[in-house]
Amino acid sequence: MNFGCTLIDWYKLNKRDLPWRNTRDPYLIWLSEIILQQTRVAQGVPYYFKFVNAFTNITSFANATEDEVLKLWQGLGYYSRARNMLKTAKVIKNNCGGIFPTAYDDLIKLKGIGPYTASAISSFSVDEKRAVVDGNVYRVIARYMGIDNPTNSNSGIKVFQILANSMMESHVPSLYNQAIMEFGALVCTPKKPKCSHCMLRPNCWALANNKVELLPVKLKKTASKKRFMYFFVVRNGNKLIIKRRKNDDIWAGLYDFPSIESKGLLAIEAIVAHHDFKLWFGNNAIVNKIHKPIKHLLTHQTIYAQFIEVCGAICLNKQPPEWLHVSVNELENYAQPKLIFAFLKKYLT
DNA sequence: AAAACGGGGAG
DNA sequence: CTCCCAGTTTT
Repeated sequence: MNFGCTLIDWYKLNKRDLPWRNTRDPYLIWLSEIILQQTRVAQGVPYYFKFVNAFTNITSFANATEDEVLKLWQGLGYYSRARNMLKTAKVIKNNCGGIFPTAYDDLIKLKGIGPYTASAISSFSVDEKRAVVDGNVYRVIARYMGIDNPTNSNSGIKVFQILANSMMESHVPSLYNQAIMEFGALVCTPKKPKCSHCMLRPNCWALANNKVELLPVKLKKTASKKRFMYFFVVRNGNKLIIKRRKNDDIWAGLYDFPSIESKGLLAIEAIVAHHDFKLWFGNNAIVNKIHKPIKHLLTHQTIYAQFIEVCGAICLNKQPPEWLHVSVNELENYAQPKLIFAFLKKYLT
C-alpha cells in the first residue's frame, strides 16, 4: 500500500470532527484557514464560531469596519491577518461580484492568502490539484523521506513543495491534503511522535535511521528582544484616555494607553522626567499609583510593562489629537492587546 | 534571504 | 525556559 492510500485510510477512521470540515464553501474554508495560520486548532475554534456568527457571507464581512473585525480577532494574535481579511473581503465584494474565488491563481493574488492558503482553499472547495505545505507536511515529509533541507530556507521551501506535489499522486486532493495534515497533527507530532503505532513505520526513513527527533531541520530564528513600556492610565471622570496603535509596530490598529518606551528599566523619577510625560501631563501631574511590573512574553520579544495611574493637572491643550476619551462602558468596543485587556479587566473591577 | 508579526500549550 | 502551531508580508 502506498503513502497516500495509507494516509487516507487512516484519516477516514481517525479524523477529528472539526467545524470547518464537511463544507465546500470557500468563504467558510477561508475563515478557518486564515484563523489557523500559525495557530493551534484548539485556540482557533472559538474564533471560527465568532466570525461565522458575525458575518454569514463574504459580503457581510466586507461591510464591517476594521475596528469591528479587530475586536472579534482580539486575543488571537498576528492582527495583520484580520486587517488583510477585511481588505480581501472588500476586493471580493467590489471586484468579484461577491463570489469567493476558488482557483489557486485567483486566490494567490488576495491579501493574506499565500501558497499554503491558496492551495487549501482551492483543493478543499473544488479539488484543484494543489498540495498544501504547512508545518505538518514539512514534518511528515522530512521524516518519511529523510529530507534535511531547512524548512524555512528558500531552497527548502522549493524542495518540499516539489516533493509534496509528487507525493499527492492521483489521490483526491481535498482528502489527501486533509489526511497528511491531520496525520502530522495527531501522529507525526513535533515532540514524542507516536511512531510505535504509526502505519507508515515500515517505510519511514527517520525511524529506520533513528533521526525522528532531528527532523525536520529548521534554521534558528532571531533572538528575542527586550522592550520596556510604560503605560499611563489617565482617568477623566468616568473616561479613560486611549489611542490607536500605528501600523509600524506590534498590535497595529489595536488600542492602548499613552505610553513611553525605553531600552532599559526606568525608575519612576526618570519616567516623570521624560520629555513626553512632561509635555502631556505638565509638571504638576500626580502619579497616583504605580502598578507592579508585568513581564509579557511574545515569540520574538519580551515586554516589560508597567501601568502608571496619573491624575492632577493634566495639560489638556498639549494632548495629541489622536487621543480618545472613552467612557469605561464603551471600552469593550475597542480591540486591545492581551496585555492591555488583562490590565483593564483587573483595573475596572 | 532575513526579519517581523501574538498568543497559548506542551514538554 | 524553548519550541512551534492548517504562514504571510515586509524589508
